[in-house]
Amino acid sequence: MLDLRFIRENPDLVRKAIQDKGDKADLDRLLALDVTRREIIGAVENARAQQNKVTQQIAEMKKARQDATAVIAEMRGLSDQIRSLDDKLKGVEEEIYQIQIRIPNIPHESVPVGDPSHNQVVRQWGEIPRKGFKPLPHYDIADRLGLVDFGRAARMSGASFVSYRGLGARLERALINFMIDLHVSKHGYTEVSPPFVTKRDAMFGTGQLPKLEEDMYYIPGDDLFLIPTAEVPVTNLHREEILEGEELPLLYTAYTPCFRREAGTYGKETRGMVRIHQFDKVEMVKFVKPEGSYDELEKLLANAEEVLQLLKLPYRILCLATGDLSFAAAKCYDIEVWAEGMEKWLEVSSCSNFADFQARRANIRYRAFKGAKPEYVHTLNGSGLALPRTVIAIMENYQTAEGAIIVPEVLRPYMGVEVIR
RNA sequence: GGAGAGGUGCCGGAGUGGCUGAACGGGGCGGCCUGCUAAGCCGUUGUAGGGGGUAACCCCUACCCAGGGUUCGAAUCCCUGCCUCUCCGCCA
Repeated sequence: MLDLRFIRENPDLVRKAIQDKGDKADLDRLLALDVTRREIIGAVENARAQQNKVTQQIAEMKKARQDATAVIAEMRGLSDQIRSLDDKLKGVEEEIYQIQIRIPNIPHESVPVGDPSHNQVVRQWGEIPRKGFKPLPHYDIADRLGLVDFGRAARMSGASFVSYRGLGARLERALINFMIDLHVSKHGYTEVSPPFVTKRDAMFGTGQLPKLEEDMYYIPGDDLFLIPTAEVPVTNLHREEILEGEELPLLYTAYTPCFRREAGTYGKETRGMVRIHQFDKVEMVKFVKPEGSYDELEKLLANAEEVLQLLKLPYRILCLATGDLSFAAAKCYDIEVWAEGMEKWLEVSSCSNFADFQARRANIRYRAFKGAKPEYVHTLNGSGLALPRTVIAIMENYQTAEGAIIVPEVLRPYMGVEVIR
């Protein structure tokens, strides 16, 4: 969320951001309402000042045992007037708020402007393997080796759910442990294991609500949402808090399942497990001081890249254009891994800097030094990594002509085997 | 799920309708003093919104978990929600 005063003082900047992101928040309406708002505030506060003065008089009259009924009767009119002004103000502020919370974050100046075709490939790592045979897509390999059960999962939960099995399940677990261990012991993150459901407030804080309500699983009886990413519970760890400057940056990593309804995406990549309703992910979340947040983004990206480097999976980095940036992000890099069987780049990570956008929504602040005025922190997060597509890449890139899968070296201690056959 | 208690400033903790933006204590900050010294004394110490001033700053309004209500007037009374604690039940 952007600050109202900032919007008022930088309307052109905000308008450009809305345009560049392909959003359609009604900025002009907001600016007009803002003027009205301040007019009403002037009136209502004058009336209140008057009311306070007379109230004081009544108290004094009562103390002096004087009759105050006439004054009290007069005050009734003023009280009604205040009430009606208040109602009007509330209406205006509510409308302002509804627009304000739908205004997207402003892209950083380094972000390419335009639709997704303007996404920039920043770099590529690793060689795309050229096998001497026709590589199979992961669903065929997984099916043949009994690693993933598509049919039974669909029977109990519906389409686009999967159930891992045997060494498939083990591979999933191995990857989670490998990633968390890496981020904790080498990159300095603290492991957390947060709730997998959260309240509306938390979803609002990270920007999932109000725009993405349709994309989330919802539990009406308890007004809870299943998390679509660990970003939500982990970022909300510090909601409504004032952190100390010296404890920043705070780095967290968490494994959670992620639940996404993927409403409206049926027909897209439905085969296999490129897009499923429940998937595992290891996430990294940072709370940092504003001045260093873009450096922190580069480090975050490097931390995610290292997972793929250690797994020896080729990937490329995209700097997303404004039109592809999410609502809350100021800048975002996507990491896409090469999947040899599908012959496709698959997104396995998004590393974003949200600047103070989430912090303002979730009210996460810090004091630069003792006694300093609290300021909003900057929040960042990135997948490190999403599991199913990483699994896909391993299955497809490490497959042999005989239909087996070589286990990447770094995973062997976690897997206990060198080859899945 | 049932029964009860409670949510006040940086912290502890008063306050049951007007004199309370909030006693008292602690902490922080500033100053003073000082051979009883990890002591004493004095002062100060929230946030947001609106308006005014070149500015240091000043004025007004709001905020005692949140949202409603009663009232001329609410931290104080009523309702709802959220959260915490205790006991019982159930349970991985």
